[in-house]
Amino acid sequence: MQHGPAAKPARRPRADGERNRARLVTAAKRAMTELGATVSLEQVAREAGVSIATLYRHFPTRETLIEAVYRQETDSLVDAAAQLTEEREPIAALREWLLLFVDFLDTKQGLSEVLGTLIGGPDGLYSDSSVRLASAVDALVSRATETGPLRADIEPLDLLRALGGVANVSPDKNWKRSAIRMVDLLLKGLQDDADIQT
Amino acid sequence: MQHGPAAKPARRPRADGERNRARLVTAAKRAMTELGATVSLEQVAREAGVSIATLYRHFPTRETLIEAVYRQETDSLVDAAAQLTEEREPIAALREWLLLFVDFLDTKQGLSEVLGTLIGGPDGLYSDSSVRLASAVDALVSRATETGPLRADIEPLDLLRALGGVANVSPDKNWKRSAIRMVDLLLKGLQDDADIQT
DNA sequence: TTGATAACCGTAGGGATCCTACGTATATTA
DNA sequence: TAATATACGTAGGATCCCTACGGTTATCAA
Repeated sequence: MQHGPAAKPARRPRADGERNRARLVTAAKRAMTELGATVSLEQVAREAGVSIATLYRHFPTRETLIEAVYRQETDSLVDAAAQLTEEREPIAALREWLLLFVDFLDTKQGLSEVLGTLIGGPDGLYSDSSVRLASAVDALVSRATETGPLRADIEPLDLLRALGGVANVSPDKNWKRSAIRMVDLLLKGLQDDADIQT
Repeated sequence: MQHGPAAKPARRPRADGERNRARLVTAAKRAMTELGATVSLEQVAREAGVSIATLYRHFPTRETLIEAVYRQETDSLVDAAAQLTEEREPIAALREWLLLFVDFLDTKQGLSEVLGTLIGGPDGLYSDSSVRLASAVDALVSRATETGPLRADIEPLDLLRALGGVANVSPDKNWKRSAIRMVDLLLKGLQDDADIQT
């Protein structure tokens, strides 16, 4: 409720703080892709050479840490969606973007917890990456359903969730083929070339 | 490696043991559907009015407990698969069974950990329910692809995984509509009415 | 019926993790 | 260089996982 002299001039953030933050993200990325997103936060702090309290100060919850770890990649996905929208036809754009999403899942080895954070449903909107990812796929799908012959009664996020389910298997398995086939299967299912019997 | 006088006569299991086992399963079922499959095992034991050691004696791992909890329902699913195979046409049988599977997920509120145990991939075959569920859906799909016009290049379990992904959202959401639409979308994608461009 | 014994049970505890409180140290600004 | 906002680490309570160990009870044989 402060209504004083506007906002403070805002001191420059301390260098050690930002350095430790970066170290934490790096360590968490390595640990999560190796051991899964349920890795002990204390272990992440240890590998970053930082105390556990510092980790909690920078990332109050596990979700905020996960989001920071995958922030760059989700940014790439969002950017790619915009670019594909400009350069490709609606359906092709959607298809290629879904394949990019599969690639993204591939580097994560299909970590279900990551998915839960990123596309875990409408309640998961607390996450910033979540909303941006959702609006990106929303735009792609709605464009495809407007101009192209696609059904419109599918929740766009469900496409991502379905792919996430396929990816949610044990590591070092070649699930990627399955995921790619699933992309085409979903797209083919979306083609509204005839009316669907309920 | 015992090659002695064959097998022991096998004393009848103690009544208190079986009673406690049943109590544990009941408590676990309630706790898991309410709080998720990651619920504390100590809490399950408390709610069952039993010590934690007793829980571990009956169920050495969390997976064995989960399997016991959902044993009955997976049995029902397997039985239904056999029955639908007899009474329905291939594709209709597959579709109805998938809808039953959606119902099954619905009662679990889409617990991702449960799915991980039941359809968590080829490495998850240590679970008994897993193999039986997998062979059931395998049979349904292969029958549909043999007699009906369905593509055969989809791993049957991936259908379940896709549905599981859709179900993997936060509780008390009406995701069931999405899941049902996903069933039809998958089936429509499977219809091999034309060749697919790679 | 009664004793023997296999099977079951709970208490106790080490190790690990989550998360917070609190006093100290350091980088930035004046 | 002095002042202070900011960040840091140690310490610790609470919880959970899982195992070891000795007491207790239900089953079976005599």
